[in-house]
Amino acid sequence: MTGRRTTGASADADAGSPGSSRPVRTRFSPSASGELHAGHIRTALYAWAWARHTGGRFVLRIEDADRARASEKSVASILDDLRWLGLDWDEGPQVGGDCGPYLQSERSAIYQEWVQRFLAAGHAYHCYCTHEELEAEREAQRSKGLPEGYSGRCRNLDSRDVARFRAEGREPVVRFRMPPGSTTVRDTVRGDVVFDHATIPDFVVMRANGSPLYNLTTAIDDALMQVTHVIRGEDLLAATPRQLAIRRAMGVPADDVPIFTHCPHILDADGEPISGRFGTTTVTWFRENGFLPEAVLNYLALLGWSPGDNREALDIEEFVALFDLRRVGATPGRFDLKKLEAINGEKIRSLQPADVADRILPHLVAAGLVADPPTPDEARLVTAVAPLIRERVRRLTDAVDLVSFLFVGDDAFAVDPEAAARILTEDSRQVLQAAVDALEALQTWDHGSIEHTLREVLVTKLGQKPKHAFGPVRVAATGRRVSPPLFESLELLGKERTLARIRRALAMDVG
RNA sequence: GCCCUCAUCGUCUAGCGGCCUAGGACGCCGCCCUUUCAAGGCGGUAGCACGGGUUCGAAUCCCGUUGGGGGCACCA
Repeated sequence: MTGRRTTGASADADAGSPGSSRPVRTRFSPSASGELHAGHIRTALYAWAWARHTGGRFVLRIEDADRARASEKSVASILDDLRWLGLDWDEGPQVGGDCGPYLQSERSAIYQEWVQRFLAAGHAYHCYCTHEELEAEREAQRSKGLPEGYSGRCRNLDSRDVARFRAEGREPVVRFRMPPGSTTVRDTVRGDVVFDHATIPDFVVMRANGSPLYNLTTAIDDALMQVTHVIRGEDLLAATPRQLAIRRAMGVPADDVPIFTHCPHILDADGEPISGRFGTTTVTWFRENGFLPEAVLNYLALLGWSPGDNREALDIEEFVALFDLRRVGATPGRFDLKKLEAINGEKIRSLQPADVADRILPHLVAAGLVADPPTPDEARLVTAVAPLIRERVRRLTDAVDLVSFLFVGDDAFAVDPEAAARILTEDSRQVLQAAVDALEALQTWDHGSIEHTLREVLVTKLGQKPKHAFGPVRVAATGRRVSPPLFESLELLGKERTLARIRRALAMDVG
């Protein structure tokens, strides 16, 4: 096997072969604030796929240690979203596991205990600086063109200083004492990245009120949960040396370090990093706008990774088989809705018709076309129309406009004015009248008979080109210039409704 | 400002020193098929950011420039 990178961060090395025989454990650890968006989905997918590819385990951990930001609702939606995507976890909320609990909000005692140990061992210390003092410090550094960061002035306080601060009523935070030296992060995307600790100030790991901060919780949890591969956004690359420093302070052997994969961010169409804030690219948005989870996954899999050959249409099993962390690219990718839609259309076309019906149904319900639950008649129509539209939709929601003519009541049915102006002209009256007469006499109402009759009468006898023969009928019966195949549509509409609609069109004041 | 990092068609990518006159996909354009729209088939458009090296040979290696992204919190 040819390694893409030679810099040492070999994903496979820890996937089973030399050195470590530890089983692969990946994790997805979203914060319980806000919704999952494309960036989350992709890192979750990669982490999940790597675990599946290697026969390892995929751990879900919820980062909700910050009570002020986290919400139960958010936790529920994360679990929901992952389920919808089909990314199942082997350990985590609702499924348990040996390394739980998997909600950070339930792990306070663990964090407290480690902080006490760090304090006792000198890996951490109390800092009494106020926000104002720290801000002033940063301001001074800024004005001198120095790198900003905590100076470390509470590193070596004596008991007199402490007594004085306490007397002033100050409550200390806990800072981690960044040791001298440097850290090399082994990253499958960047290779080995070296960070000089001189550029990393001592950082706060616990607030005065005892609430633990991100770097602390993540480092402790990744160590305790025996995570072997950390796959996350590149914004966390710079935080990695801190987390590794904490890991070492915990006494984890220096050679027991996870392999990192810091995925570049996903950019929106304007080239700006996406966030859940604008709503598009969130799981909810994908779901509500007619995207299949398998399409979202396939598209996102390709955004920043490729199998190396020219294959793109992958089902999830193929992706798992092909996926390799070392082939995750380093360049930020733009989110391309057109490409997603193309893949989505492809996935829809590969579905069984019955499956298409099941998947479009919720969208028809949401559009108010179909009752919830659908009547037997509606269910029959949805099933019957599904194969007709399967090749015509890029999103499931496209089905709404395509099939609405079958479900709207007679009172609500209306011919699109633009279509009427273009197609239902004075010239088309003859066509429509002939169609009504012929269809009325038709005994057998199926698309074959309908087609045969209309061809006979409109094309052969009237001498119309097919386009001009069927166009007016289509507009009259469906109300639109674009519809599913005409004869099948008329069959589903039924003789009575078809005739009524054409007569209604004839009565329209056109011209 | 300081630290880290990235750079192939409009977009996602293949490319690992000669298979590159740079391949594929989406998009876009044209043609075919055709009852509309799709789907399908065929064809086309378009790219190695720039400047220096190294080398017989560079999209591939090195340096610099430019441009982008990330980080420098009692957020994650």
